[in-house]
Amino acid sequence: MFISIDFNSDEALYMQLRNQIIVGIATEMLKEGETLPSVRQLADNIGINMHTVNKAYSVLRQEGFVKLDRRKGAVVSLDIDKLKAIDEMTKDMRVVIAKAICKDISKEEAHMVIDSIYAEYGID
Amino acid sequence: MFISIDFNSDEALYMQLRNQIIVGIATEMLKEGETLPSVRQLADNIGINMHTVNKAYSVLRQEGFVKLDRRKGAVVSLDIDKLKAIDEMTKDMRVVIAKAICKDISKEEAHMVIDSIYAEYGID
DNA sequence: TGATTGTTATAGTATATGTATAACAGAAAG
DNA sequence: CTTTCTGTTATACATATACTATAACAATCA
Repeated sequence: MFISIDFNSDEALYMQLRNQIIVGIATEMLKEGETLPSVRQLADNIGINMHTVNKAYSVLRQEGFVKLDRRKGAVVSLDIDKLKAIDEMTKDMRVVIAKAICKDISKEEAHMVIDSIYAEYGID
Repeated sequence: MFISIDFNSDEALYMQLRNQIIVGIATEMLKEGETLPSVRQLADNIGINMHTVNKAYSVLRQEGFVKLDRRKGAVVSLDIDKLKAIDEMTKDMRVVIAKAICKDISKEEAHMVIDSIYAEYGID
């Protein structure tokens, strides 16, 4: 697996998990229709509790990244509502951009940051 | 004051405070050299505890937005290290962009989101 | 002197996080 | 049918974080 958990991080374990799975989907290491490890399996693999993995999966389902199936487990399934996604992205970025402006980062420089991250994920 | 706290939010009070002050600086409602209300005064004004405001101020100082002076109080004072700021911005945006890619948001659309937020803050 | 500043200390409550067990219903495979 | 695997749910406990409540301190300034 591509998951690596930092137990010393101040970020909650289930959020680290959720974030890395989202990055996994973005980079196409995880593709639509693919099945994630079962909560017990992944928990055992990482060395954390089942419920922590379950919470990450629940969040991912609620955010429209996976569907949970009692027989198959967690399946990557993207629920795409673009207007909603853009609205959410705007909310997520407001404080980040405010910080940037305080630190004298121009709109053009912000664009460059965006581009570099898209490039990290293999998009140019 | 321009501060409005949502007690039903899942976001910590001191983080709401910290975020709104950063936005205040970005929009130039708060300018370099200006003094923020004292921790007791602002706490009283909002209806929260002194320590909560103090924590917000401490975070803002640690992040280089204000300096704390025993006589004057908290003074807006931007410590600008652009390389560090860009690095931090990149970190803040990684998961946001991963989410965006999953939701089929293109680089160009991300640029537009950036631009709209800069516009919100009066920059075009 | 008296009021105000940030700072520090202590203590209590509430919530969030993570763990530990356990059990359940549905589905798949033997 | 039995076994084994899913996600799901329930309970309980420990720990950390967030927030509040008082209180006191040194430094500053009117």
